[in-house]
Amino acid sequence: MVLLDIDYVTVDEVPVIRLFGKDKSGGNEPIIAHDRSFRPYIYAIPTDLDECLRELEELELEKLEVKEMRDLGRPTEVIRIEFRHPQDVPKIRDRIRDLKSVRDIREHDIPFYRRYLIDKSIVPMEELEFQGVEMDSAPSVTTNVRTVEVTGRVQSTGSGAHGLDIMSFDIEVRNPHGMPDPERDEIVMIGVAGNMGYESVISTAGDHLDFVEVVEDERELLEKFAEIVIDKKPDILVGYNSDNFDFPYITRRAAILGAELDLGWDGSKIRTMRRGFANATAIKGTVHVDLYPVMRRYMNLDRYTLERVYQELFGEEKIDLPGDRLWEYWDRDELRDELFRYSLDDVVATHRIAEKILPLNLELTRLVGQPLFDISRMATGQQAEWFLVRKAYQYGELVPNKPSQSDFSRRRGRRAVGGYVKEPERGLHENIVQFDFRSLYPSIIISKNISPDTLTDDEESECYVAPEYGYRFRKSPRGFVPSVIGEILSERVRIKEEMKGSDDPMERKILNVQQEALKRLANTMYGVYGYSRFRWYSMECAEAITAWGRDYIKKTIKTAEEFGFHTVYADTDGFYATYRG
DNA sequence: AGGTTCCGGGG
DNA sequence: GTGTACGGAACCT
Repeated sequence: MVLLDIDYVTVDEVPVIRLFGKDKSGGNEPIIAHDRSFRPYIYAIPTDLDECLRELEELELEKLEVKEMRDLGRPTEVIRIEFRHPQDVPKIRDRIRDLKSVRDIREHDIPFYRRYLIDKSIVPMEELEFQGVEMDSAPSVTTNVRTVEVTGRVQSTGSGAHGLDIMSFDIEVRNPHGMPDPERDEIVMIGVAGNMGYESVISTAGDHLDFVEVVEDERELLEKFAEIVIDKKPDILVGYNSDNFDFPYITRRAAILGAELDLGWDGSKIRTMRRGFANATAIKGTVHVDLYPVMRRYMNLDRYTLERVYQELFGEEKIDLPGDRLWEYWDRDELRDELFRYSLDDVVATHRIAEKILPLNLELTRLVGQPLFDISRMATGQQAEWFLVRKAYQYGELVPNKPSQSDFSRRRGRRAVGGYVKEPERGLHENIVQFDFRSLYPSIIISKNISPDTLTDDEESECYVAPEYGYRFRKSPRGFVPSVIGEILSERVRIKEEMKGSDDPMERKILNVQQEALKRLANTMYGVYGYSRFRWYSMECAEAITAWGRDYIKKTIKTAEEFGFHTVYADTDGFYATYRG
C-alpha cells in the first residue's frame, strides 16, 4: 500500500502505531495497519557508565542497553533507555537528566511516530511492503476501512506514489456584519472539486444550476460534505487557509447544529490543534493540506491571497467578489448565480494549484521521510532538520537536543554577514556577460568540510581555515553535514543523468521534480546553520560559508577584470560585466 | 537604536 | 502529544 499518514493510539496501555494507506494496486482499498512491536526510547550520556547503570536500575525502567555512538563525531558511550509508553518519556526524563551520573539526555524530544518512521526506515508517500500481516476478514461495517495487524517487517520499496486522489474544498459564509463569526453566520455553500473531474457546490439554493447539489438546510449541507469526503476518500484533501478558517468554522457550525462530521477513516472527528499562533486541522487517514503555508514558502509575493497566487501561477485572473458584500450576492436573487460561480471557481482554482504544487511537496515528503501533513506545514529549516535527524540515525550520530529557551534567546538576533554585493552601476549596459557559481554554498560546505563536528580549536590537525574569521575545519574525516549534502548532490546528478536517458515525458517530469526537491534541500542547508532553533546551529559554520563565498566571488571578479572585463553588478554567487578589451 | 505590537489568510 | 513553535513590518519610546 501507499503510506499516506501515521499516528499511534494506546490499546491496553501499550502504544500501537497506525499506518494509514491505500492499496493502489488492489482497487484503491483504504487500509489501517497496526504495529504493536515498537517502543519509545531515549539516550543518556553517562559521566560514569557503571554508576549510571546502577542509578538507572533503581528507576525500574523497561530496558537498558549500552551503545557506542558518536556525538558530533566524538565516539561516545550511551545508555539506550526503553520505555513502555511515549507519555512516560516526558514524565521520567527530567529525573534521568538530574541523576548525578548523567551528563546529558538525548533524543527525548522526538515524537513517537517520527521515531518509528526513522528507525524502520520507511517513508510516507511511497509503497509500503509487509513481510507478515494478519488481515481482518472484512472491512469495518461502519467505516468500510480494513484493518491489518503487522506481524513481521515493514519496508518502503522506494517507489513513489503517483496518481493520488486530490480533492479540494471551500466554504462560503453569509456574513453581513463584518468578518464571519461561526456563532452567528451560516455556511451557505461548500464547493468540492476532485481530480476525476468531480466539481460541485453544495447549497440550499441554486437548483437550476447543473453543478449544484441542493440540500434542505445547513445541517444537511455539512453532512453532505462529510458524506462526499467519506465516500470518495481522497488521499489528499486541500483547502486554502483551511487550517485557520474553513475547518474550524465547519467544526463550530457542526457543533451548533448537531451535525455528524466523522471524516476519519476510523470514524473519528476532524481535529483542530492549536500550534502556537496557528492551527492545524487533521483528519485521520486523509491527508489534509492547507495550501496557504505551502504557497508562502514556495513563492515570494507581497500578498498570498488565493487570487494573487492563482494569477501568479497561471497568468489568469479568477473570479473575485468583494468579501464584505458576499452576503448581498446570496440575498439578492439576481446576483446569487454569480456567487455560485465564484464558489466553484475558488474550489477549482484551489484544486489546480494543488495539482501544480503538490508533486514537489510529495518528493520533499519522501526525501525528509516525515508525513505530508507535517511537511506541508514545516518551515524549510524544519524540513532540513528532520532530514538530518533521519540521517543521524543512519550514521550512528546522536541528535543534538532542541535549543532551550536560553540557547534560543542567546542565538537570536545574531546574523552572519551575507554575500558580497556590488551595487549595480546606473545606466543601460550593452554586451553584458554573466557569470555565476553553481550551488555555491553547498559546494563550499562540501569542499571546506564545514560542519559542527569538524570545527576545531586544535592547531595541530590539518584544517581548512576560513577567511576573515580564521575558524578551523578539520580536513578529515568528512563531517556529518558535508557528507549528507554530498549524498543529496550526487543523487541529484544521478537523477539528472537518468532524465537525459529517458524519452518518456511523464517519467522526465517526475524525475525533474525529484531533482528540484534535492536542489531545494541542498540549498536550505546553508541557511539553517544560522537559524536559532536549529539542532545543529553553528554561527561559526554560517559565517565561514559566507566568508568563503565572498572570497570566491571577489577573486573571480578580480581575475575577470584583469582580462579586461568591467563589473557592473554582483550579488553573492554571480556577477554581470561588460567587456572593454 | 532597541523594544513592542501587529498581522497574515479566510468571508 | 517524546505538546504549546513565526517572522517581518510598522510603530512606538
